[in-house]
Amino acid sequence: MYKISEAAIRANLPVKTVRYYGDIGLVNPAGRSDSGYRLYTDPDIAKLSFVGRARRYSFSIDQCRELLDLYEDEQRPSSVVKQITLEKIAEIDSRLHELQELRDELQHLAGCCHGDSRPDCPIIGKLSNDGLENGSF
Amino acid sequence: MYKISEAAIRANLPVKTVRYYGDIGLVNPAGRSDSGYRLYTDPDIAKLSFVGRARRYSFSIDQCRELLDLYEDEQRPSSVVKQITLEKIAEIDSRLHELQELRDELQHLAGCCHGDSRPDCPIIGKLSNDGLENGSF
DNA sequence: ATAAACCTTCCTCTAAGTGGAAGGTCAAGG
DNA sequence: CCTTGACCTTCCACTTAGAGGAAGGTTTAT
Repeated sequence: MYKISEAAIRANLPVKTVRYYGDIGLVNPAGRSDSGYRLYTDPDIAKLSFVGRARRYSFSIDQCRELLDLYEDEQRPSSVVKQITLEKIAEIDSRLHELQELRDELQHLAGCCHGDSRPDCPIIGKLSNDGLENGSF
Repeated sequence: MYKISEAAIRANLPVKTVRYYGDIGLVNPAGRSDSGYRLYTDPDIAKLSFVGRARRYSFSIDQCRELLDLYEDEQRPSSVVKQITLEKIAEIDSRLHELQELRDELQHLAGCCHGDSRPDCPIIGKLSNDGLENGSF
């Protein structure tokens, strides 16, 4: 039985986060001491680590909740886990695509900008008027 | 002088967003009608459009505030604008890199998973124990 | 006159925590 | 015995960038 700071160290998470995961019912401490301190067991630490790792893999708290349920279910079909993972990959692909386009456009803009002390700047120009007729003021 | 919904249409932003930009002092309406309605001028619309475009380019509200100051400053040096843009590009590159690594790892995991009704799943295994010794429970 | 459409302010909610204040607990040292 | 410091508790506010909705005032059209 570890108090929260020890549990946090072992799970490699901030204390505040561990407390928060208890508050939202994601990972509850096994019990409380007489004085009200949260007490965590090794299985609790494992769950905390699991969530920490899943979070680092950019799974949302809700997805973590699902995964944790699966994690605890000895009968889980691996197809469900795979499904969640594939959805996450698709999400990442879409985000990658967006970011790539954005990056290219900004790169182009920056390349066009002479970057000196003259006040005219193609970046401002582009942001001011994206080919439409409302960019003057 | 346009009322808020007209201004929102012209700036291609939701009404709520236009009101919000006023609340946070980013783009204030030029004035108010006798009955208290916000009234926007063409220059206001141009500023709203500018912010909308910058936001779509993933500049933060604070960066928009900076850009708007530059936008309004006839003496702005383009070097400052270029600097902000280059910082944004670096930020995006870093995020792209992270996402790429994440994607590859999840892809690998998904590829290892047979995805059927058997309960053992390498994804869960990997999340449970990332090479450390606290993954059992 | 009244109904629809529009406007206002104010309040709550989002995700996933972080930061801090006020106060209780515990072990060590003087 | 007392105090100091580290640790713990709960509760509250703050973060991003708005979205959603309630209650009520205004304008426009029929």
